[in-house]
Amino acid sequence: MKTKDKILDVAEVMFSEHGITETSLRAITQKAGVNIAAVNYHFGSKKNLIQAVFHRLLARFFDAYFEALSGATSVSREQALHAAARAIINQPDGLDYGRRFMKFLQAAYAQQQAHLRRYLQTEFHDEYVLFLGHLAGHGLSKSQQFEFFWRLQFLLGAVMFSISEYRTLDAITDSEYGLRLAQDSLESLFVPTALAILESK
Amino acid sequence: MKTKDKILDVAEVMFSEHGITETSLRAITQKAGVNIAAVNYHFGSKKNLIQAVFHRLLARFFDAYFEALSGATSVSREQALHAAARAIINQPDGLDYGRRFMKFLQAAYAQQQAHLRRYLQTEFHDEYVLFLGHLAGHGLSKSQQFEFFWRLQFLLGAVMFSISEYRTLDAITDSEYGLRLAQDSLESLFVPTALAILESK
DNA sequence: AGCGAATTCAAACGTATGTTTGAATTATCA
DNA sequence: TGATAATTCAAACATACGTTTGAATTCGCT
Repeated sequence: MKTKDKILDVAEVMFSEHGITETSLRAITQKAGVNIAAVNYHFGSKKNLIQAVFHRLLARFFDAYFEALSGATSVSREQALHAAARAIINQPDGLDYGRRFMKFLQAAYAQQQAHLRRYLQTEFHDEYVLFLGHLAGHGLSKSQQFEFFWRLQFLLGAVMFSISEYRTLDAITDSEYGLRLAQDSLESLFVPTALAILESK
Repeated sequence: MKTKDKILDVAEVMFSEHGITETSLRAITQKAGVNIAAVNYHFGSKKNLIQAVFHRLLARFFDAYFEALSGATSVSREQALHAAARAIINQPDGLDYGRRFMKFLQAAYAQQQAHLRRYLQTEFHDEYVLFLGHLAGHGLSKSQQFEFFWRLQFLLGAVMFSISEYRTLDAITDSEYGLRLAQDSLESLFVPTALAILESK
């Protein structure tokens, strides 16, 4: 495999698993079996590498999301939530991708990586707007949009945290209650809860 | 003010505002106007300082929480949610404390500070168990406890994220919709949504 | 095969980190 | 006041970081 892709793969795992700031280029390149100078040769800087990892995670999500909608003309909120849930949960490698994606998002928010928010809104502007449109619905008043915005943050926080901590939580429920959450159960617990967050009361 | 408290105050703000790993002892001590060696003199190490900050944040939350319940004998889930919301939102310094607390929690989870989770469950064991008991209710079956556990993670994620990002989100809605969320509105949006997360479907 | 570009490599650069030291200063209290 | 303990301080320690360098190696193509 190409050096560039080896670096991307290892960086995605390590950034997600141990945090962005906490992961050194030396640790990444050592695990990937490449020279440390390769990072600056292929990506220019650590910041650019972070963006490249983010780009791949985002592209995979939006690809799977629009694929799951398979060109439906008008998309209901519930359809959108199901498609998003599947894009995160039902991937070839199970929840591993979703966990990394959510861990990365969480780390990005917690570690003041503002450049990543800018990156999302410029490089994936169209996908981002479409996706939000599906969730928001149409013909909302200003104050309804305002409330929806806040509920969306509740939802985003709930998803980021529970998915990114999936392994820990799964281990806890297994030892505590002898029960574990299957992938399809996760989806059928998640979608109604998400709807409730966006529409309660 | 004592050097030890100056360090604690500045560390709490900077850890929350810029992340734990990203905040150096030099930056803290410089802002606090004390010598850098004072950290290791008063706290022993950076890790101990992190725990001390966490301790103070937790103590303040639980104090305000049980104060808000003011010795009620049996506590309903809704009462508990109101008390928790007030403990975070209605503090003398407004949302500043809650924001820092949630930012710190979020950073702790994202940055693999496992020692902090251990710290909570040992140093605040009794408060922690009581608080969870109020939210969980009684007489739940194994599978109900299991589902409650997951819903609680949704709720925790929603709260951590929306409160910790309050300033950013408030600025966005202000410029986007010309609307801002008052503290009491936040509580009356939050409690029903929290109930919905725990009880939907 | 042989040339030019692309890539890899060991080594070093400058800077920043948490921690430690031992002397200087300040506070405590008989 | 004077001795003892607590605290502060400038300086250095060892280590780790992202980045850069220039030579060595590999690759792509005629």
